[in-house]
Amino acid sequence: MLRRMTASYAPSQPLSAETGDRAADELLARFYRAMGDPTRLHLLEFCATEERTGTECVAQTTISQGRVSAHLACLVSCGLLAMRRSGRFAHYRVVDPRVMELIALGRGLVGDHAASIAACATVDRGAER
Amino acid sequence: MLRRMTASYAPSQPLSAETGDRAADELLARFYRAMGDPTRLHLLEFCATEERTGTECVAQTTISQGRVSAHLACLVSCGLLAMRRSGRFAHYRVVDPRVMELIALGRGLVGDHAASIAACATVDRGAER
DNA sequence: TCAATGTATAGTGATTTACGAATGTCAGAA
DNA sequence: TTCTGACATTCGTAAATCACTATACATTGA
Repeated sequence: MLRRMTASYAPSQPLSAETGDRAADELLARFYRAMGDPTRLHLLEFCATEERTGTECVAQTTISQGRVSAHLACLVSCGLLAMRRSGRFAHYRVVDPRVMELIALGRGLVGDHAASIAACATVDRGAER
Repeated sequence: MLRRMTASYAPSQPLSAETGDRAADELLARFYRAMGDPTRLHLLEFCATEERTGTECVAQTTISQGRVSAHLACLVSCGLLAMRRSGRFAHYRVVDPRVMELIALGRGLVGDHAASIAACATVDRGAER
């Protein structure tokens, strides 16, 4: 069932040359970028088991409240986190099981390539920080 | 077996508070960032079914050869692509099935949140380009 | 209504990272 | 050996994205 959009064109050039898949790839890339920040990953894990308020999330990190708020908003719009409002509180939680599957798969692959990932200059956030 | 590097520091606190998991989250984030570029995703898909040479990969994109080479190197170091050298040719291919699982999961999630992902300002590559 | 608390949104740097172009390296062909 | 083709690497530039500080908004309780 994967790569169906590709097949849809298929009559001639079945390959995802440029046409349509361009937009799909851009969206998918954005989605992975949403997971591509250590703070957001930390927040995802923090909200994986229980519902957490924004304030609790801020306490889990070392960055400013405003930045945490933006990170949480990003996770919500990208479908990684669900938000429920209750008065002046915002409650966040991972509800879609696929999110933790993604993290589990990622962890597995990272475990097998830790050294070279750390050495990859292309995705380098200051080497270690 | 996951989060072992963490263990090296943290003999006590198992929770991903701040201490050790920091490093693990950073690595995992790097990994997702490797998938967070439309060109790299396109190359991954292109190398999913068959082995492809660098030149073939370049032909699949609209960017320069040098940039494609760097993208491929990134995918290889992050464990997303395998590379085999044969004379002056480099052959690339996705060998780990978990990679396509990651993409399938991502596609699923993206399909359910396309609009809001496109609107997320945090992971904005020029909004649309 | 006013103050306090929880969240969200500017405005402003600093860092990351994609890009093209030019250049370097190495293997096979001439 | 010299030339050619396939890859890899370096450099400067522009755009994306992080973070902080300050401020706005919204809801609750005095």
